[in-house]
Amino acid sequence: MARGKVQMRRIENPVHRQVTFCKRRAGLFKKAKELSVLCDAQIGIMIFSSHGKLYELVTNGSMDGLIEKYKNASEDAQSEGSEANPQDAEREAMMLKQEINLLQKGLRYMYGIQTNEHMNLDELHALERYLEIWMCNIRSVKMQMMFQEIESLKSKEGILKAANMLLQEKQIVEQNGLMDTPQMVATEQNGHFGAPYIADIVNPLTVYTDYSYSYSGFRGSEMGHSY
Amino acid sequence: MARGKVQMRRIENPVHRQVTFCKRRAGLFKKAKELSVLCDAQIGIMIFSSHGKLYELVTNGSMDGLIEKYKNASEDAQSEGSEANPQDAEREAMMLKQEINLLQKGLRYMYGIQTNEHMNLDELHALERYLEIWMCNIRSVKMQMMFQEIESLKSKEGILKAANMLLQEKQIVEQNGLMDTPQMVATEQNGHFGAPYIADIVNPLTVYTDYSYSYSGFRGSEMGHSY
DNA sequence: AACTATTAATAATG
DNA sequence: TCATTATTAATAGTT
Repeated sequence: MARGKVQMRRIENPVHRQVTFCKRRAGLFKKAKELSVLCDAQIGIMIFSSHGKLYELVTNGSMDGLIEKYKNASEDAQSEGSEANPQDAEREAMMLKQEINLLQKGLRYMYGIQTNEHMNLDELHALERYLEIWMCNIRSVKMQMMFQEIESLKSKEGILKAANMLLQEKQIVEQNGLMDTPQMVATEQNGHFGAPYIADIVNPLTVYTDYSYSYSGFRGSEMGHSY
Repeated sequence: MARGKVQMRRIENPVHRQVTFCKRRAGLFKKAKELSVLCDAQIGIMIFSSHGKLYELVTNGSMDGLIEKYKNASEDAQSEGSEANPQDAEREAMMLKQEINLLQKGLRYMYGIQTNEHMNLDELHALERYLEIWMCNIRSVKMQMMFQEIESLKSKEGILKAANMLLQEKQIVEQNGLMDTPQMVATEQNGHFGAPYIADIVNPLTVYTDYSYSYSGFRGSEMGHSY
């Protein structure tokens, strides 16, 4: 709605993004207030900016009150759905919700020990299993990425070697009578490919032996990497 | 914004009000999604209609998670002046925020494959390490809890045995001439420290089998629980 | 922060 | 409830 259509993706320019954030946030709050007045609804909005700053709006009451109301309402909705339609999709969704709740609780537990909530043995047990599976998936993805990286390096190496050969031939043919001049031999094929971060990961193939997680209870060697 | 200006007061005609509620609610949610995408913000909206029906929208995560985040944020805002070491605390907070962001990204990555965001090798690497550390902590906590459980059971066993002995003595002394009555021997100390829902959560494995990262070498049986 | 040319939302209508 | 359209409202780019 202004001087050209806008693409629905993250605005990369930070200044521009910040300005848009302010404008549209104001617009959203205005719309919410209007909706509340026109239709006699109670509305709460929480916005966390990308920097983690909180902006909130509540119509008719306090946010805490609204959250309380929300919790009751969503509880009701949950139980209502499960008793009426014991169908697969819903049960699946319930399970996923449970799983996510467990992870969230684990996150809170991990970072905010100050919370008074506690996890029991079963919850910890389940959480542990999630983490193991999660880790395995991550390792698998990492592995794939590294394979790609290696393939890319290999093909690059091949190209460089071929180029090198050509250059050497040229030198021999064209400059037969000269003293041995320094040859432009590309010997650095292995170094420094593509993204800088590869440097941090010293050597793709040894990354995992390199992993010295110095805790005793975890037997990393048993979580085999499969290549 | 259509066929005549609208007065900013409650719409009296119920049908009209309901229609406007639907339209504007949809509009509000759309705007919120746009804001979230364009400016990389996390947004939660709760709307209670005049009839008490709940409509909600969350971008990037769950409402529960957002509410948790909100509570923390508003707590922080309350006790803003009380920090003794603003520098250390801030750096600490930054680090924690980064870590949480990484985990959140990982969670989104895990559950919402449809998102176009991707994690690079370093992020995956870091996430993996978090998970390992996390798992270790969990295992340690589990261990403690189980020790406690065992201690508790042992002492319980002792008490019950003592009680049992007393009862037996009593029987022998007081009811010398009677037949052997059933003794109250407590033999069930070891059973059941498992909550019921563990059965439901067994399904996590199916969540991830969906993830067909066609690697073959994951030997799940080797990821033993370390106790 | 203000200003507009545009687009987007939507009130009324079918 | 769904589609269309005449208008108003929001806002992207600019100053």
